[in-house]
Parts: sequence; structure tokens; C-alpha cells
Amino acid sequence: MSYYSEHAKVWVSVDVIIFGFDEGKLKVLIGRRQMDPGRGEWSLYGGFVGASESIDDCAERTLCELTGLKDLYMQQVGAFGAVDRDPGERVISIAYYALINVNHYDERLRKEHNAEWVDIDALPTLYSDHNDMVRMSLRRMRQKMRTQPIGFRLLPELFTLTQLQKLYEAVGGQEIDKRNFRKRIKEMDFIEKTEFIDKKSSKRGAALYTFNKIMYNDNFKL
Amino acid sequence: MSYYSEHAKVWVSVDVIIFGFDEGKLKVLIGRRQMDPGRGEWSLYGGFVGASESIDDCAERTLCELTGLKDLYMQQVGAFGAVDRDPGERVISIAYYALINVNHYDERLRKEHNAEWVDIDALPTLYSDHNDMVRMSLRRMRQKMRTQPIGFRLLPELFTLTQLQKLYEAVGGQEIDKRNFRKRIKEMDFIEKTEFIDKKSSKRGAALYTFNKIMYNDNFKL
DNA sequence: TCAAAAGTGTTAGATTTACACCCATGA
DNA sequence: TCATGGGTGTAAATCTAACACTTTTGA
Repeated sequence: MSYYSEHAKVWVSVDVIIFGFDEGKLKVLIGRRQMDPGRGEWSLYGGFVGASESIDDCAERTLCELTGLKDLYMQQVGAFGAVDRDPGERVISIAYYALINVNHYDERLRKEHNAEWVDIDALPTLYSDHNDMVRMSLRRMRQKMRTQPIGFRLLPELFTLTQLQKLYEAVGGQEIDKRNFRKRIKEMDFIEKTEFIDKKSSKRGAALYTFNKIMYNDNFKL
Repeated sequence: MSYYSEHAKVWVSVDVIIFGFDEGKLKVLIGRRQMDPGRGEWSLYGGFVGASESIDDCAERTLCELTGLKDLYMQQVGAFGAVDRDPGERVISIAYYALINVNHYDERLRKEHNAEWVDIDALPTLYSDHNDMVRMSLRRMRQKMRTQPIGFRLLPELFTLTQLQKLYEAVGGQEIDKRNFRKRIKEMDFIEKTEFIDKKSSKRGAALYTFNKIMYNDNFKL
């Protein structure tokens, strides 16, 4: 039985834009493409959608194959479907972005896949239309970040307000006034000051904060 | 030659959410599905992506087949890819929304396709995951409308400020203060008052305005 | 003792919201 | 003449942006 047999089938893949935050910079995880065509070119990670796999599952699987991590924050960006976007065959690809805490990403695994964290402002030319995908993901992620507290996914469990501010600056692409920023954060009751002090970043020490997800879900989620 | 032959291919279709504005209400164009499975169910219009057709082209083609119109405002919403979303076969579908001026849509053509304009607030249950697609399109369209003057695509060339306000109210789902609205519009120099007067809607007559696309593109586009 | 990051409030300006009456006209 | 939709301005409240100094402590 085949209702649609007169129509053409195509390959569908998923490409993931993996954002990380390290050394005060927003980074993207890219690697050298391991297959033809385009072998050796800088590229996003991706995978083909299996016959009995949802596209969301495919994105999660791809992400997990690369990082070993599950339950990451992930959002679909959209489908890229120019006929000749892939130099080999006609492939429609669906882009997803994910946010990871770089410290959760096993270095061994990273090296194994030849993956590299690259500064978002210093991205090389990527395979196919992957630069477009990154651009679009960044735009979406920025937008989301303005209205929802997703940034925590890029930070350690405990973080200082300076770290948080640097993150927002890196994502937004512009500096933020320290006092105004802290004022805004203080109003978000789901960002809680902990008893811990970070002594790494300064002599004086900075209070460590944490994101209370339960509080957020109960009291602030739309 | 086939680089990816070990991977499965799938059907990919496009579904279009066609928004119109009539009688002060935001409407969606839907029809009775003409093929199995699901024949006779309320459904969006869609079409399969051809082997040598980009997804954007497919969306335009689908839209044109139904309405006879080209160069409409259209935006991709995203890919829907649950394995069993289509009751017949595994089909991944990419949703696009389009904005049309209902007066440009030939009634004859509408009837020929058994298409109906349905109030966005009174949508029946649609085929497959089409209700999700509409919901998501509406969300996106709302968001876009807040920041870009796309609403004009839903109105006649010449429109009154009351019409424009009603449109924004219908899309946003809430009433707007008349004076504040007009103040805001007055600041948008690309909305120009014409010499024409609409006498249909009131005894006194209302000034007709138009959207100056060139002015907008030159002076306001980001 | 000093360099380096942490921490802290106030004020001016800009934006947003609320609100009510007169006007012109066709029926 | 009156019912109907068209058209207009001001003031309060809220939000946003600008701005500079003191604290702590390890080197």
C-alpha cells in the first residue's frame, strides 16, 4: 500500500548548531566533514532522518552521538531546501540549535569527533548552507533569550552575575550596564543567590547564583 | 552515483496556512481533503516537494495552484516530522504561512477548490497535525506583525485607519486604544494619507491611506 | 599598598497607557 | 435631528538608560 507513490521521495537530514559559552565568548561546535562530498570541509554535525524516526528524535540522536548528552535545550530553526544546497545529492535539511554547558562535554569525545569550539564571530566558511543555518539559529536564539531564561543552559549550575552578564553580552552582541543588569536580575526571583562564593575570578570573591527551574516553571512560565 | 544511498528517503510536502482578513476577522483558508487517506476531512492545502524543486518554490507553486496569485508574502514556519503524523505514510511536512488580500482571490477559483474562509477562532479539527501548524503560524505571524509592517498584505491597496486598527486587533487578539493607535501610525511615514475618501463605512467618510513600500524599504527596513 | 573584580541607587528621559469629546453626514 | 463612525491631545505612570564610587583581598 502506498498512497503517495507517484511522488518523489528525498533525503532529509538534520543539522545541529551547538552553542556553548566559554571564556566570555559564544561558541559553536563544528568539525571537519568525514564523508564525501565535501570531505574535510568545516561543517555542522548532522545525520539523516531514519524511516521510523521523528525529526526531533533524529536531532536528539545526532546531538547525543556527538556529545553523549541528552535532555539538552533544543529548538528547531527551520528547513533548508534549495535543490542544490548539498553538492552531492538533493537533501532537505532541518536545522536545530542546542545549548550546552561546555563543561559537560567530555573532551575525549570532542577530540574523537574532531570537533572544535569556534567563536561565533570567527566562523570559517562552512559546508553547504551551514553558515546560513548558523546565522539564522543565532538570530532565533537571541530572540528567545530576550524573553525566556534559556541562557542558564550555557552556564554551570552555579554562576556569578558577571558570568551571566558576559553571556548576555556575548549573545546580544553588545555591552550591558552592570547596575541595570543586576537590577533586572534581582527582580527575577527564580535566580537565587547561594551560600557559595567563587574565588577563581576575583580576589574579593563573587556570590554564586543558581537558576531555580521549579520556581520558574511554577511562577513565571507563560 | 549516489553518496547517501544507504539512507532512507521520505516524502516531503508543504502545507500552506493562508491568512486573510475579512469583515473585521482574521481568517484561514481551508478545504475538504480531496485524496485518501482522510478524504473529506477539513485540511490545509499542500503539495509534495518535487525532486528538482526547492521547498520555497513548492510553497509558491502550491499557493498559486490554489489562488492563482504570485508574489504573496510568505514565511516558513517549520518542519513537522512526527513519524505517524500522516495517517497514510511517513511524510515530513513543512508549513508556510501566506498573507493574501481576500479581494484578490477569485471567487470562482475558491469554489472550484471547495475552499472556505474560516474564522481563526472557529477552526474545526483539521487533518493530521494541521491544527498545530495553524497555531504555530499564528504565533509567528503575530510576532512578525509586532515588528514589521506586513499587515498591509492583508488589506486592499487603500484602507482606512479603522480597518487597519481592526486588523491589528484581530491578529493581536485584543482591543487597541484608537488614539494611541493613530498616534503610532502617524509616526510611520510610510503609511501615507491619500486624497481619497471611503464613504462605504461611515456617513462622514474616512480618509484612505496607503502603504508606501518604496519609502519603507528605503528608510525603515532593518 | 595597590590592582582587579564585586557590589550598590538615583535621576532624567523616553515610552506607554488611560481617557472623552466634537465633527461631518446620510438617513 | 440624530445615530454612526471619524477624528483629535494631554497627563500620569511606567520603563529604560545613564552614570561613579566603595569594598574586599591576594599578590
